[in-house]
Amino acid sequence: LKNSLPEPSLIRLCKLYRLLQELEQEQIRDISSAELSEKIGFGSHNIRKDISFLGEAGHAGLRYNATALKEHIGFQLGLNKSKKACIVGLGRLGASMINYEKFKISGYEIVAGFDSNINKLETLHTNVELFPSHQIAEVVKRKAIELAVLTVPPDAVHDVSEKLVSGGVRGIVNFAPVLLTQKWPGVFIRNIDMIGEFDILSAMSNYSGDRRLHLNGSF
Amino acid sequence: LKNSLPEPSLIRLCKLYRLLQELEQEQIRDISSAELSEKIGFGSHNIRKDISFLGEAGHAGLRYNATALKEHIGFQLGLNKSKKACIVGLGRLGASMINYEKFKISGYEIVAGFDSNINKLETLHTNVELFPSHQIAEVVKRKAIELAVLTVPPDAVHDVSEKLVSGGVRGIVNFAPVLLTQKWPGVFIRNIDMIGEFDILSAMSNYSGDRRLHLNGSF
DNA sequence: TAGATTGTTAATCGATTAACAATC
DNA sequence: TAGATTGTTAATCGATTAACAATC
Repeated sequence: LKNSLPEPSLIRLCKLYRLLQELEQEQIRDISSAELSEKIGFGSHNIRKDISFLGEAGHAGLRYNATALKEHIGFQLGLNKSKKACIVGLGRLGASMINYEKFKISGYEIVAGFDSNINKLETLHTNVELFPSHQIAEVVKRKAIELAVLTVPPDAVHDVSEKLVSGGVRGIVNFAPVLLTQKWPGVFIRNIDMIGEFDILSAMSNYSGDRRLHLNGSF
Repeated sequence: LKNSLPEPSLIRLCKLYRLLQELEQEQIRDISSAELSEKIGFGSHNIRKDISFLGEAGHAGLRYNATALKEHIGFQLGLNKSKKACIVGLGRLGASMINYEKFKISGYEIVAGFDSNINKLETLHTNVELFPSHQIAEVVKRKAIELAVLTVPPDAVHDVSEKLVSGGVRGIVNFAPVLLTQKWPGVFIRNIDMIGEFDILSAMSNYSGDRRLHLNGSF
């Protein structure tokens, strides 16, 4: 790798990877950056630039081979390797995720669910192994779990995150309605907030209605 | 408003608004940009700059009044007005959202749920009014619904979005595992994708492990 | 070959950071 | 007043877009 990879490029490349996976299933063999642009919504310049951060993936003058490009991106970003994940907090949202089939076929295997309420562990219908929350660190370490989804109440976020990190987790998707701002070396966080998404949509709508917002391609 | 508002600033201001709301509940009266910076994780320069896009909110030399600043941002971004929303697709994920209490106290009222399966409409336990999906456009218009959450299967996304837009919706949060790339004038879209979040975390972890990623403050 | 398309360099554009004058 | 802090201008930094040489 010659250069470092900007975060926006990394995110676009992840999306491109999944698009190529779909195209592969549709038996599409080769595709140009212009055609990819049309399907994914960012410019063909942008796509070629992003791809080139990972080194040459095609041959100048030829179109991309869909499978080869997918494999190339997947290998460079580590998306080709299957990873283990867990769900922490088995309320309605957590329970709706623990049996979500798409994880497995996308290379993410949910191997554990946690809740502090023993009752929930006994009543929840799932094939995933369930544990009380005080075992998080131990189980994460033993099963080599790399990723976690947080669907706990706001006041549990801090404590649960510490346990996950001490168990060796590498990434957390936080769905709890509180920003997880704490940082640990080598641990990445994505905060997803429903209210926040509504806020952003409201603000954009409010601004655009007034023609005051400088709209760009990303939304 | 003198200038247009960059999208990153808009998003940060939304988060700042919710932080200030919390601080208000903790009886905090005044706060400096440096203190806000510590709590929210972006630089104090950045915070003052973002705020100044909305016009003066405090007085030079004095700290911000938490309540006044919250009201100011809320008014400018339209976050002070309560808005109506709906949930489309009442599978496990949709069902987990329809009774989520935090929406109401944050100014978003869920006034309708939709599903194409009549059975689901009859068996789901909720106080929210439920309708079959073919009534989306009519109900959205009649109830003046501005926002929608999409928790339908991938192949229903396109059709359902058209109905929502024709009913007059202004924003869509798409949780379906497919990118909603179509654009309509004055309608804003936020795509949330669990697999995508895992992909981003995996890629970041993969890169940072190699010290190849240029890390910046945003994660 | 001629037309098409990639990979990459250069130019533009925009956002963040730094610095500081104005203010209390 | 002196110290602190905002609002804003200027400087830096980084990402996107444009252009094109290299290649098939």
